[in-house]
Amino acid sequence: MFDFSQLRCFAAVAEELHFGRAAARLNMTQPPLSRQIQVLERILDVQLLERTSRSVRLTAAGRSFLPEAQRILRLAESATHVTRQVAAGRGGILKLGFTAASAYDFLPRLVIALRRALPDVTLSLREMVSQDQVEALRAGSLDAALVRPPVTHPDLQAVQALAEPLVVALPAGNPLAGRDRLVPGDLGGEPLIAYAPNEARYFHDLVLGLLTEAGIQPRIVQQLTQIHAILALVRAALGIALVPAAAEHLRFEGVVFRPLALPAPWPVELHLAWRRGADDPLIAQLRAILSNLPSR
Amino acid sequence: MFDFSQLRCFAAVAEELHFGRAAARLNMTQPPLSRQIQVLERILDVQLLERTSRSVRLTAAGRSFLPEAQRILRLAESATHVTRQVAAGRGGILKLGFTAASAYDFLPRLVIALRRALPDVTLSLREMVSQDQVEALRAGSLDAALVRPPVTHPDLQAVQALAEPLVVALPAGNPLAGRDRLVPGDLGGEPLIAYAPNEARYFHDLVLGLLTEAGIQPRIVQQLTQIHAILALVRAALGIALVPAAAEHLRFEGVVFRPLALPAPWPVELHLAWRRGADDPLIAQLRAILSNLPSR
DNA sequence: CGTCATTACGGAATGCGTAATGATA
DNA sequence: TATCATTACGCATTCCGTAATGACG
Repeated sequence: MFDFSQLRCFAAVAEELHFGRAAARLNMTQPPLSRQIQVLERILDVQLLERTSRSVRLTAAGRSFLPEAQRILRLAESATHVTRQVAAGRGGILKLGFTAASAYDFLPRLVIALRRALPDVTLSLREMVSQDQVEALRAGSLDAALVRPPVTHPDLQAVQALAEPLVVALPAGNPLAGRDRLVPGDLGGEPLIAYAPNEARYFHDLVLGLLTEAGIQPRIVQQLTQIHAILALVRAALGIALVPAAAEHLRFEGVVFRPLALPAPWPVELHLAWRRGADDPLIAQLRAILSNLPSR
Repeated sequence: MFDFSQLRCFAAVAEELHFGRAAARLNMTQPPLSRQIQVLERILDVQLLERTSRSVRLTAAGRSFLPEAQRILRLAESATHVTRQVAAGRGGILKLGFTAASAYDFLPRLVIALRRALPDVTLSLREMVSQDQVEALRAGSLDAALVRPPVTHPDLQAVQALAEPLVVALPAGNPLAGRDRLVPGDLGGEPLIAYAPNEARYFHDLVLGLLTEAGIQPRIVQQLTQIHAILALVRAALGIALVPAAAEHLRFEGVVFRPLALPAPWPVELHLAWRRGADDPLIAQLRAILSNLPSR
């Protein structure tokens, strides 16, 4: 098999059609260049150049080999570059999972920051519920995941990516909508649109936990999974709901949001998870970007 | 820059994930293999493999480099093969020009023979009049050309590819159609559909030359370039025409063809032309195929 | 005789294999 | 202690540059 150096020699001679100039371009003297070409021709068992002492011309085979040689050389260059980029966490593909609710505010900010910091990284985004993301991480179909805590699987590792307040979503006509700030006690008599215990387990447990902690036995009139569906029912004045502050980005007409004073003021957490011990430098870059992300 | 041997080493180790097996596959011992991988990693300045004395794993960079390495190796193999094929005249692209009339019978036979003999040669066919083909040959936009003689340009070289008879095309109702065989003298009184002197110079000169030689002053009722147009007028009984025998392949209803006895019984010649001194082995192959082509 | 490709030759570097070492379960 | 990767070392080969040769106008 021939050698990159032989390809470079051949390409130079084929482009210059002159051994002297080609040798100069390659920072070498003519004799080794001559020999490299001869060796290449012997390896291929093909005459690539026709030379007299006055002129150098490509044979048909040489004309066909030149673009191949150039392509191989380009490919080798680019492979080097790409691999270095990947090693630095500045290239490659990042398969990132996210939960539906994180798409309202956090995910777009993260994506923008990622594109700015790592323009050569290809982002592959998939919305999945947290539990599926954990599975996908382990199976390798995700590299990183934005999930609800806790992430307990021993194969995985996670850090908090975001914490945000819970707010009360009220129909515009509700008397509580006139108040600036609410406390759990204010919600006692109100019918509650709540999260489904299976599909939205995290929010379900979080909301009910906080309310019972505050001594309130909520009257649940409906259980849903998706925030926009919950807000639609709030707008229809079927009840109130506790939703993450990011839901305000949905700008649902007829629904007003009021802060809720809680002992833990940022109870809604989103974590970034990845395979434990994965040396993927993209994960390191992602974590770095995450920690520099302005919280709002 | 790295080396093909290093790529092969890396690919083997990356595929086997075991230095011992990889070394065996490469017909070498582990130590040089280890060093080649190390050298590759130093050249790239990237860690491609994570190895303990018990296990070998790819890093993210290694995962990204593996397909590149494989691609480069494949490309090098195929470049070798393709170039050898081209050198043997068994590969590459043959840009072949032809005249319209040669497409009726001769060209298809040639193309079939070419495909059979040189399946890896890509044929690029272009219909052009002879004079344009000569120009295209010299400009390099054709490699070979099927043209009408004579080919006089000093840059070009040609051999006869085909000679065929002239036949008389007659409207089915013409009394001459009842005869088996005609001689030029039979055509004396007939109106003649002739070739245009500019666009179809070869046939124009050939036909008129033969008739005047036979002492006939033809009555030309129309001058056309394309054979199928000439035959259409013959069918309309506007006159008779002298056309190459290949025109019988057009199977024009209402037109009958009769042999014409001439002093030179194969007066219609087609020549194969190419650049003089072109060492293109495809031309040699083409000439060889041509000389083995059955005449009918 | 000048230009340009090729051959001849000597010294440096590279790369293999064998043998020894080191790390890990 | 067995396995497997790495380091140490000696030998053969490869490859460069300088010098000499050969072909062509």
